[in-house]
Amino acid sequence: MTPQRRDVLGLILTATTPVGAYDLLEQLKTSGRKPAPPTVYRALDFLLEHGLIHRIERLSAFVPCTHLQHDHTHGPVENCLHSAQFLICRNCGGVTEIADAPRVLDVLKSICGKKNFTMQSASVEVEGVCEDCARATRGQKGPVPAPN
Amino acid sequence: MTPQRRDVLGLILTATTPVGAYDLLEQLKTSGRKPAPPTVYRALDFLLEHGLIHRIERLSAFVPCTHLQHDHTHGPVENCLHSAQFLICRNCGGVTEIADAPRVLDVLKSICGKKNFTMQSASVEVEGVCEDCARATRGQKGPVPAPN
DNA sequence: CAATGATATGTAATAATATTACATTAGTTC
DNA sequence: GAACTAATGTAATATTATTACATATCATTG
Repeated sequence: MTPQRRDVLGLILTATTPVGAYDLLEQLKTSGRKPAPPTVYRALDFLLEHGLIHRIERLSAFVPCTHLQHDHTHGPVENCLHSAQFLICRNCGGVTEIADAPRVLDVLKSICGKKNFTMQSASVEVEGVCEDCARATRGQKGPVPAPN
Repeated sequence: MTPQRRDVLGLILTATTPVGAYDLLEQLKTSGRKPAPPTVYRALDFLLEHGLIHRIERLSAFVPCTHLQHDHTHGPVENCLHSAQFLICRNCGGVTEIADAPRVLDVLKSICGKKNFTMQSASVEVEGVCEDCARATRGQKGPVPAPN
């Protein structure tokens, strides 16, 4: 863990919503150094490999892992490494990592087992409207938009 | 459904692996017209909205929906619309849409219910090695790579 | 038929995200 | 200190996606 990587992790930890690589790049520029894209992507790769952050595929952006466990460097998929589940709010942009992920993973593992598919990583991303935003919106602009 | 859209759908249906937007663009060029990116993205948007194709987020590429049902234009999430589950093989690039998706969706729905999260769409992407590739590789280059 | 409006497409430019290739630096080990 | 490794710097470029505005197509209707 180097200063660069710590800085990137810090920025991701501080943010309230997922952060894009080029957002990070901008923010790093204000701190003396003059980083280029590879600098950021290398740091992100490192943090991803060590399970400290996750990439939200639908947003091309990054969030901290909120389910840090024992040893993230050697665990299989079951230990949350390279596998995560998220609720993404379209309204506020907030992302929640799902806590009872084992239930989801169990189903996926069973499916993969039947098909003899070797699972190496998995991502589950649910998009919709979070409780707070639904409440805040209710009665104002009408009901929460129906699934389209 | 216009000729443009039919062409794009045809190309995606024909391919054996997910197709990128710019691949489609190249292929369309060979057919008289001179399409630009918006042409392709518009066709893709239409096909996505009507549930005829899916986007694989991890690959920024598109596959046909293999679970076409009754009416794709008005169904909620449960009817596979805007919601899909995939097994992605890192070796051959093949993508399989999971058939017993209801089990996965049920778990997700239950989680969202508990959190009062309104689900509008969901994607599940499992990356690993498919049965055929695992068999083909076995004994040659050693065992299938362990989860990293 | 002309005017309208809705849908689809054409076109040019640009934005946003990500990677390649190669040079340099800083520690460690022998 | 030479050789090796890991990390970083730097420039250029590749890939994916969107914006803004112009044009066409076609059904409807006044």
